Amino acid sequence: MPIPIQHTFTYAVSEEEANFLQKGMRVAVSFGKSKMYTGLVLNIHTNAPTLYEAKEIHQILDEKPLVTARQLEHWQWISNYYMCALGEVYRASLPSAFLLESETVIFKNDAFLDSAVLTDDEFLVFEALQQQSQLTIHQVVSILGKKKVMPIVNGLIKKSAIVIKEEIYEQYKPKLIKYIRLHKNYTSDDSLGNLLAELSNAKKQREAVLGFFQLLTTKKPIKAKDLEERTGVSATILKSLVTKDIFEFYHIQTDRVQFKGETNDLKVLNEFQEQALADIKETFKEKEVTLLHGITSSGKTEVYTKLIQEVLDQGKQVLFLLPEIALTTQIIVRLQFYFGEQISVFHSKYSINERVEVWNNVLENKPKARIILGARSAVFLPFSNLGLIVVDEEHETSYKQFDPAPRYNARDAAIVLAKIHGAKILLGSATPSLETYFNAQQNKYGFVELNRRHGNVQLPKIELINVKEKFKKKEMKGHFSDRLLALIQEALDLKEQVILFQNRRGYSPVVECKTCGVSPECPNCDVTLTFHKFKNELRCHYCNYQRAMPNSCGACGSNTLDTKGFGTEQIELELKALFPYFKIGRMDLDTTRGKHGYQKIIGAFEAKEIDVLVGTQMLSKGLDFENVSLVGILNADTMLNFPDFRAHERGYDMMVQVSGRAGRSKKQGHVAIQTYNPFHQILQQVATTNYTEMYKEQLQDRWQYKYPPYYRLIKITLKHKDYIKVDSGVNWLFKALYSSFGEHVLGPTAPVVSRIRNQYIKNIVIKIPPKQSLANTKRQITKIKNTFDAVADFRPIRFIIDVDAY
DNA sequence: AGCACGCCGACT
DNA sequence: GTCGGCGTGCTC
Repeated sequence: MPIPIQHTFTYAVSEEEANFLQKGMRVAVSFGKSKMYTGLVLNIHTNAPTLYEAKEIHQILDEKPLVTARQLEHWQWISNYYMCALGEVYRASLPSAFLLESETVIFKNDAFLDSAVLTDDEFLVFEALQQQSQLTIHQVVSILGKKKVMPIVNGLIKKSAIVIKEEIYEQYKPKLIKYIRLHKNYTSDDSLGNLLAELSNAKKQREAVLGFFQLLTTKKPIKAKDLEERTGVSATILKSLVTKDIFEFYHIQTDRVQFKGETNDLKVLNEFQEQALADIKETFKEKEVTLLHGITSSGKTEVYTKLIQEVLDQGKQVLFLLPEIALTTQIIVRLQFYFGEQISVFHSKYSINERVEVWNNVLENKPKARIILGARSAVFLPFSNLGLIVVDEEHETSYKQFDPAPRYNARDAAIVLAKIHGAKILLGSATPSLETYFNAQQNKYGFVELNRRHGNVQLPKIELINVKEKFKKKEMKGHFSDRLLALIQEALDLKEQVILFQNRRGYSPVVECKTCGVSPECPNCDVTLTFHKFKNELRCHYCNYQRAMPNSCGACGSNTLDTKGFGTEQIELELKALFPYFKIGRMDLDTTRGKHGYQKIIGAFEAKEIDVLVGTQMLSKGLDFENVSLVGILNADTMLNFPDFRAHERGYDMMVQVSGRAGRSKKQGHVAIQTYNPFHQILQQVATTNYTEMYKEQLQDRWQYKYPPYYRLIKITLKHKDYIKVDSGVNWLFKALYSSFGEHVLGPTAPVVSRIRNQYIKNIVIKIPPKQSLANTKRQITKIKNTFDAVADFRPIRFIIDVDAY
């Protein structure tokens, strides 16, 4: 069942049904008192349960399995490894259109006449049914204006005024395209004359018919839309021709997403890429997994494409994973340039209908789904003969799902998936995650390097600017040092473009009262509200609470509220004042809302309609801009100073990735990094792009402080709206875990934001030493969790387990 | 998870 | 009195 329950459930089927059913088919089953769910067949057997009577299934929903045996094996692994229910994986995997749920629908009983026996509420519902043939429970709720509606509905049933039914709706609607053809009365040529004569005094209809014959000479199936466009005739005219039995409509099912355009031959690789390709193939002889460490702009994509082509030639499928936000960008276009319609894209901005189509195409191994380009959830697709998985930007944290279970890392899940399929997997990055690089160094993964930039463009020149000194010497204008401003001016004078980077973590324009120092806080969460100048309101980024910007301080009443801190918005305004003759653009979560918001800004920047683009880290993901010669990082320190063992690694990644945006064509680019501490080792390593040194140094820290890749981490989070409850729960839990794992249990700690949506949060982290069995540890944790849940007082506390919580 | 049932405090 | 809140138990 697609619900977070550990158990599976047994249903009864007839022999006939048993013969038809296969593992991986969906069945509609009643579950609990009234609900219907879409169950998935995991096993078919003849062991009738003894302790309860199995219910019969309601209906078989599929002709053939929708989920493959390999997928089930993969789900099982995810459920075990990430400690979640199989049902949660099931729910996350299937496009929601496949998961039908029932809704109770109420019908009136026509034989019922004696409305006098009804109570007032019952009568209201009954009366509504005179107007409308059926009502959902939801509608009844709004009719009666109260929450508890079932007693009334039950009363009506008892008085046999109504009947209820559980209805399931098929959510997926195939997209049909309307075509038009001549009615069979008019196929022969001689009747055409009659036809036109018949319509002699219907000018528009004549035009339509003539237009139809014109189109007929060029192509065979004629879309109704095309005919309307060609002749300028309206849909009504066509309809009246259909009613006259002159034309008829027919429909053909079609896919929503279709690639139109030319495909091109693969680019010829340069000698370094060629070498890398050969090396990868060599490592694949022995290893399942290979890491391709290629510096920014080294042309990893071209290497991928060659490899993909070879796998396609063997008739196998390819999965290409990308971080979510990189998917809306150029890489799709680039891959389609070569592979055209063999590519299907799969990610969260697609509608449920579009996802169903991709699913089906993959399942049926259709030619148009040979290559799947997708975000993390694409690892759940029903591949039948996967030959290769590419995980681009392997280090990206967005491969890890954090909130609803399954809390999986798509990169790791992909490695397991590849193993199940006997496929190879290539992890690519300019800044590999320490874990992956470590695995490569340990010879667990193959390792290939590509350290020459495309077209031999030099790596950008990286310059650290000491802001502390600049402040002292009064050489700062707002958030800009004189040096950075000079560089911007220089670039703009040469008609080159500039990217300025402001990390999200530093983004928190907080409002503060200058008199009493108090900042307005969110009533539901333990955070100060963020000021949004554009709408002049205060907003909470955790629960979406918002309110208008107050005029006076809520604490002391004085009207000395001031905005401090600096976000992209403020940077943008400062820039506009400093460079009034240039176009400044901004890209962050607020300006990229909507399906095409992102594309619009990128497009404008590519078209050089924007000279300076200010943005958050979303700017660093897989974007190539020819004309950018300068990249500025406004405050590097915010990237390094946050409490996470990966802060330094991530800071390095981010800065190197952003720097990679500079000078991607001919000229050497320039990167300016403003910082209070230019001697920070990470900044020095960024300045020299010395990944190995960063790796070695970080690895030492990881060993010393017992972090991955040496130690594994499992994080447990408790949530409840009563602080005392969470606190006593977490203390109990800590003791229990401590007695099992001793000093390797850390905590309990309150997270930075200790209350979200009125829920108090506490964390415990368990570190698992290299030699300790992961499976045993998890078993132990499960045991402790069960004991925890057995305590009545703790039961209402939400208990969240996150394996590899990083 | 989602739902029913049962118990309890807060209102017309 | 009833309405809605919340804890508890169960789902084949």
